Amino acid sequence: MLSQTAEYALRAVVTLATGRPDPRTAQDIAVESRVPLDYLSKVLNSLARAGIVSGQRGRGGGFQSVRPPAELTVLQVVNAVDPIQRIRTCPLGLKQHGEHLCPLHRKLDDAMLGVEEAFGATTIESLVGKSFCEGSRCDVAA
Amino acid sequence: MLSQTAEYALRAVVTLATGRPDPRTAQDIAVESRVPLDYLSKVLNSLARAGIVSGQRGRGGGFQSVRPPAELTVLQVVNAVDPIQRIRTCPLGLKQHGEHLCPLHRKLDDAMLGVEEAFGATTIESLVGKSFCEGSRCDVAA
DNA sequence: ATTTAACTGGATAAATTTATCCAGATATCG
DNA sequence: CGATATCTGGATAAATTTATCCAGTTAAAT
Repeated sequence: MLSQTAEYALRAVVTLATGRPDPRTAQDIAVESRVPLDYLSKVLNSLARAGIVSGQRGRGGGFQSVRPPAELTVLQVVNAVDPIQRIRTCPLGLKQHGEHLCPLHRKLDDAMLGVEEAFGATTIESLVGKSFCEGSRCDVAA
Repeated sequence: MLSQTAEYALRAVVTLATGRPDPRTAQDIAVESRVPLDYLSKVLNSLARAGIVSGQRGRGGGFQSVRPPAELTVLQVVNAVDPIQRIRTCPLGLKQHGEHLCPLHRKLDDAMLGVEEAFGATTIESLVGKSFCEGSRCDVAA
């Protein structure tokens, strides 16, 4: 339902919001969020281009969140790498007229809207506690 | 967000629920729902294996909905071809413990749950009026 | 029986997404 | 300045999804 890329982007952003605010290296983020490093690089790049994170090169460099986690939503992150696709026009080849969709696509778009709203209402800050199950019950018996 | 395959399956089922209950040929459904015929064949096949439609071969054959549209939901159709993926275990490689997800995945799964519920509550019957925008405002100026 | 209509399903190709490799640019440290 | 760490980004490969082709089977009509 959500692309792998979006999942990775969210993990990266949550990782950045967790712990120290120093620039974190892509390598570091990759390990903590269990994302293949080279792929993560691309994702971080997209996030940087979208103005969500900033990357600093050279020794001591890394990535930082541009805005505080309380001001960043899941929706913004997802949309930066793999936008939620609302259904705005009839997906059939038909010439359509504005916002009026048939019942099927109206329903499907309503579902998308629901997701969009849920994501828009969720800040990254609200996701930082025990970010990736470490220590929580999700990680017992490791 | 929803795969093309699921979209096609829904169009097919809605088409079947619309108009005459005679078996409708795949060709016929393909035209009406604007889905490439050969791909639609596969999709109808999946739906048949899932017990949602039944296909009859030979002259005069075609596809029929097995159950009445009032007893078939969007969720059932979607799950037949491309199941909604709930997040049941931590997507990171971590050994996890049962139903406890970290905040991020808890939120993401909540969104999936919302979609699942919305789809589960929507019958195909409720989607049949002016199924594909024909005649409705969605199709003006064609 | 023959013809014709229609589903079934295997093989394959095109497109997209995901993943990997690695050279180049840039910044810091000594 | 030289060495090292790190992001940037192009090229390419692997995997998955979507699409196409077409031969085979089944059933009805004549």
